[in-house]
Amino acid sequence: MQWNKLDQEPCSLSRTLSVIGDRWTLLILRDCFRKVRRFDDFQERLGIGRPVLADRLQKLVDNSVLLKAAYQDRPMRYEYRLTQKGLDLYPVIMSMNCWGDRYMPGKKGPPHLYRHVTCGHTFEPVQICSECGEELDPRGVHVEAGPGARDGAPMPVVDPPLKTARQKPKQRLKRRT
Amino acid sequence: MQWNKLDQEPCSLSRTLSVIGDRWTLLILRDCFRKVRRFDDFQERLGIGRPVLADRLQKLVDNSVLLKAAYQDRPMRYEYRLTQKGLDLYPVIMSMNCWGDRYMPGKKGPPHLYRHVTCGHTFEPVQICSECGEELDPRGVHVEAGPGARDGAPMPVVDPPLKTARQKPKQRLKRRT
DNA sequence: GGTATGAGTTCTAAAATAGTACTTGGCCTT
DNA sequence: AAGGCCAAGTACTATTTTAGAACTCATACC
Repeated sequence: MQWNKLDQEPCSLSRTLSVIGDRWTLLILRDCFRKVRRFDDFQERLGIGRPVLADRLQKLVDNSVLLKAAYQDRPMRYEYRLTQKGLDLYPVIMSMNCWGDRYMPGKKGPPHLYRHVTCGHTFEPVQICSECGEELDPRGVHVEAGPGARDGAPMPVVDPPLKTARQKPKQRLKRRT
Repeated sequence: MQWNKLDQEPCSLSRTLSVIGDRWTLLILRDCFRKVRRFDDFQERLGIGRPVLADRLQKLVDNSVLLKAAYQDRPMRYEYRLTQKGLDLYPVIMSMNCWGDRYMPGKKGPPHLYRHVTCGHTFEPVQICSECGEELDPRGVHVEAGPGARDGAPMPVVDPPLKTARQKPKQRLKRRT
């Protein structure tokens, strides 16, 4: 499978990755959330190559994650701003950040702290169930086929039979740990 | 900047991306959460090239996101399982999934539904503040330098002065159901 | 006129990926 | 014992993507 077919998969993760799943896009978006808006500011802060940056910004605009807004005429100049669609990527960025804080904090601790202005505390993001409010645990979630399961589907959808699950072990499992 | 220097940045998002930020890794992890464990199963379900798959699995093991566990001897064979560190990536995957469900659902709706076994409902993940429990909004979060801000830092840290003028804050938006 | 600015585009070399074929250890069948 | 099969990789080539520097373009400023 090639990268450019990813958005056709019947899987929302694949489709999301087709928009933000390349090497640089999430770093660009992180800077967007920190109010970076202009080409040269992105370029300088990220150390990204200019051609790649141009390409990524264009793709984000094509996908309505960013929009290009003029901030002056005369030399006509544009800046890039998050749309609502882009703002809705905040949980993605925050959950990645949180994981990095937990598992790769460096010697002295996490590089950033996040303060919730409303309540005044530094916090971590926590992911909960929209229905009952309980914190989500992967073991407590069951994946089911949704209405769009076969929209155009070249891919197995939900937990198809794997050899792993079916085969009776030829040899006894050897535990080592 | 090259990709392989990303883990040195004083930013948890960069560091996280140095582990899971390439083309395939998140798709591999998605399948891990669906109980895929063996090389050929990953390869077949993802359509990924075998050399790339081997490389990614190895890197995930090196980073302790997966571990390799023998499931038989005799022909010695191993499978790949999520560690706790890997399981803790669940919010990342779920928040991406949720965004894809919202913005790229296809004609008939989202490809998958997620049922919370504990409460019995299909749900969306919601991200809240660990301190006050309120849903997070990017505009209500302030980023500050943390204790590890300058651990080895070649990069500007928090909101350095930009030429772009600040915007006056606008109205808060309400969460859509 | 000469230089500076911001936002790109062009170009080449290096790196990563796609896709196929081959290898390896051990079992199973004939 | 020979040949085939299986799972898990490696080796190798062709294509695509990225890194990095240099160049363009429109206007402003001195």
